[in-house]
Amino acid sequence: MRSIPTKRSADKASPTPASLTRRDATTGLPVVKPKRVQVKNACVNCQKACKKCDEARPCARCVKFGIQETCRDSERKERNRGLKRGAYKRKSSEVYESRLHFHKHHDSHYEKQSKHLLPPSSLKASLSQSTPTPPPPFSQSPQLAMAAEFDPRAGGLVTPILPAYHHIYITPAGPTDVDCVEDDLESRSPTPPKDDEEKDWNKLQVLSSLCSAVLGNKGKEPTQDRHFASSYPLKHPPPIPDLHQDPVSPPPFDSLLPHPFTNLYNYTYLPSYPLHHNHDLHHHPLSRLTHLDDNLFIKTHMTSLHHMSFLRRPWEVSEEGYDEATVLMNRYTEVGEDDHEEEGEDNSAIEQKDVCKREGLKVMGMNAFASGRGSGPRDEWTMGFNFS
DNA sequence: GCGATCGGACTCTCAAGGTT
DNA sequence: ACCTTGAGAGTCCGATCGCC
Ligand SMILES: [Zn+2]
Ligand SMILES: [Zn+2]
Repeated sequence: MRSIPTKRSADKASPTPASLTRRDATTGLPVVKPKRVQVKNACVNCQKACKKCDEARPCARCVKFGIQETCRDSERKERNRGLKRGAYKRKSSEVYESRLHFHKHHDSHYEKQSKHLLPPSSLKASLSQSTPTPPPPFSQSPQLAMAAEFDPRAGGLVTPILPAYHHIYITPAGPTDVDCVEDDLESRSPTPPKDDEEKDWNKLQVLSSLCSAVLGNKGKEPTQDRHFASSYPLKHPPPIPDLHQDPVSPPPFDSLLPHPFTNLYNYTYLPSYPLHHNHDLHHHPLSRLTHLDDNLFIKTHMTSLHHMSFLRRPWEVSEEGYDEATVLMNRYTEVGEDDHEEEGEDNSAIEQKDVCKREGLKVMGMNAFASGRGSGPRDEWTMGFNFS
C-alpha cells in the first residue's frame, strides 16, 4: 500500500535499480544479491515508514523506537474478483521452434525422415488439429498437496503447509505467440542457445545428481532403454533436445513420424530420453527421465519451479517412506560449516552438500503428490528446490 | 550520524485462463 | 481437475533531506 506522498524537496536523484549487478570492489567479480524476503504483513508503523518489518508483534523496529503499543498488522485489501484478463501468451511455441531447429540442422537420418514425412503443411495441420488425447500413463504434475517447509535456521523441517507455488523467476527462453509461429514457421531462423537456457541446464544437472544421491543411487546411469509405457499419441511432435548438449539421447524414433491415418505422433517414452509433461504447455527440452531400477525412476523437469519427482511403481508411498525421504532430504541439503565431520557420511553426500552450497540450492519443500485421481494413495514424491 | 520520507524495484498472491 | 500466467497488492531498498 502506498502512503500518501508528502512533499520531499529536490528529490531528483535517480534511484539505483536493485537488479543492477554490482561488482566486488576488490575482486571485480559480480556480487549476486540474495533474493529479498518479505513479511506477509508488515505492521502499520513499518508500512508507513516503508521499512522492513518482521513477523513478531511488536516487531523489532517498533521495539527499537519504543512504539510497541501501536504495532499491529496493517489491513490488507480483499482481492477483486471477476476481472477479465484476456488471453494469456503461450510459451509452448519454444517446442515447435526447437523441433524446427532440429529438422533443419541435425542428424541427416532424422532430417531425411522428417523431410519426407513431415512437410511444413502436415506440421501446420497437426498444430491446429484437435483430436482428443488419451490420458498419459501417469500424472506428472506437481501439486503441493502436502508439504513441509524447510528452514535451515529452525534446524530442518518444520511442519506447516506450504502455500501453492513459489514462482521462481527463471525464464528459459523468450515467449512467443503460437499464432506467430504458425504464420511464420518457415521463415524463422534457428536461434542460438541463450545464456539463461545454459544456466537452467546447469541447474538441471545439479538437480539430477542431487536426486540420485538422495535416493542412494550414487549417480548410476541407466543401463538400457526400456519402454516406460507403450506410448501415447500427441497432437504435436514431441520437442527435440539440443543434440549438441545432449548427444547421447537421441529422440525416440517413432515419435518423429506422424501416424499415417491419425496424423498423431506416437510418443514412446524411453528413460534416457527427456520426459515430457502430458500438458503441452509444459513441454521443455530440459526435462529428463532417469530409470534407476524396475520400480524407481527420477523425473527432473522445470516449469516455473525447479523440481524433481521420485516416482515409484506401484504408486504407493507409505508414511514411513515419506519420513525417510524427509530425513534424507535434510541430510543432503542442510549445509552447515561442520557438516563434513558428520559420522558415517560418505563422500557422495559431502559432494552433494558442496554442490548445493556452491549453487545456492535450497530445499523449498517436499510433497506427497496427489494425482488427478483425487484423494487416495500418493502417486509421486516431489521435491521443490529454490535457487536463491 | 540518525531518523523521516518516499520513488519505484522487487516480491508474493491467487483468480483467470488454457488444456486435458 | 490441473496448472500456468500475470496483474494487482504489498514490501522495503536505498537515495535524499533536515536536524542535532
Ligand atoms: Zn514492523
Ligand atoms: Zn511494528
